[in-house]
Amino acid sequence: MFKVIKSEGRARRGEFSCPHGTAQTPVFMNVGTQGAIKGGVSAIELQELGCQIELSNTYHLHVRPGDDLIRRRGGLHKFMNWNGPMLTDSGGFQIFSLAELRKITEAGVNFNSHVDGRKIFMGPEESMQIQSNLGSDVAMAFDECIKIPSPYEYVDKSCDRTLRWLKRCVAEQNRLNALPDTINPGQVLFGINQGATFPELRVRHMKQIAELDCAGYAIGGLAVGETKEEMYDTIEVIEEHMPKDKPRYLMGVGTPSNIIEAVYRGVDFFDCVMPSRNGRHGHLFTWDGIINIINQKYAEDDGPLDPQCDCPVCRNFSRAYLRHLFKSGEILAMRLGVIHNLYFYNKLMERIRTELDNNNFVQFRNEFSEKLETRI
RNA sequence: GGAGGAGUUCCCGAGUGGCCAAAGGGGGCAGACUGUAAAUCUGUUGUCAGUGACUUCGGUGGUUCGAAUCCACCCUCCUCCA
Repeated sequence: MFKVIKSEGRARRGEFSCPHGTAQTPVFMNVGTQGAIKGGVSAIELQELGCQIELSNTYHLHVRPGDDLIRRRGGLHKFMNWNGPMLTDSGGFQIFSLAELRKITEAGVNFNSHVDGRKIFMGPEESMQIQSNLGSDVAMAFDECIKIPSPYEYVDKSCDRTLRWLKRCVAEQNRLNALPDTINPGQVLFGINQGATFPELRVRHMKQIAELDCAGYAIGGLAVGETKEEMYDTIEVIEEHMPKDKPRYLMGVGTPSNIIEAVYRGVDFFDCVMPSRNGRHGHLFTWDGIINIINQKYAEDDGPLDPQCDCPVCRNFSRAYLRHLFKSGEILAMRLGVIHNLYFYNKLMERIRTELDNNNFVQFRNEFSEKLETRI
């Protein structure tokens, strides 16, 4: 399933196998929440952008078009025509992001659908059933992504509830995988650590979920408002207690620099909406730093977006043209922005792997971690 | 020739005596975005200086303590009738 090929300090170079293929880690999972990369990029193009694992969302696909409908189409792989590894998020993040529209109980969460307001109940069992219907390779545990800051007492109780939910997820997935007509019986489960920025709660929770022997473990509830120092410190605290032979997934993170710093601290999997969302907004990542292509200074810049990038956008279009597309609100602007950013992220991960292979990652980190977040 | 209507800050457009440097859009400029309720959101947009001062609502004069707003004439545009 997962093996660490080599390591440099705490940073790990590994390989993750699942029913739909093998991914080299550290890996960035490209986010296609509703079975599509926002900005107009299809699964076919995702392959060309170097994507190894695609990520979709349980809650969104349950609301629309319905996971039962997708199951009848043969599962999400077939439906969206992505044949590689796929991870589905559980809906736990929506407890955080749709805070205005939901109520939590021990059984699960009542949402008012963000689409039409109708009542939707989702608990650990429902989340696993939906993810089973989608047929993803990795299902995420149904957790509560706790906002930061939150009172200690609340975080304490929430972590315990998330632990109980995880046990229910394990049981339900085992049951579903054993059914004769399950779409992807090889689906595995990743448990999710919570605890906000309280080290003792993080560690306690991590130890508890590690006992359940999940196929992988995620660090959730970060990059939700805390400082990056707090985030890095939290990762370091948890990392010691994460199983060495299981993949570690830092959920929802992050900037290129965040990723480098987290790999440095022993993380293997990432996902983030940043390359796609920011790409749609003209905020583009390059090997020299971040460009806001909408800025006037690029109006007559005939050079490529990133001279060091060989993506289709950088090979074919000028900064001046890209700026024009964004200023004009052309759909092509978003598409090209997203294509470049995803290519960049996937290339960044490839570079990180190469540096790890060559025992040169720490030097790479020292050179690029800050550079990649400067604005140019 | 007659009758009516209109000209507002980059654009469209509100405002009909003081609370107007002037609503609201658009455009411009900048910022934000981290398991996606986001092709979204925020700030700013006369000039100069930290309160404040100065110039501005087609033009010129006038009324008034005070005018984008009232009066006179002029210029331009639109509609209808001859």
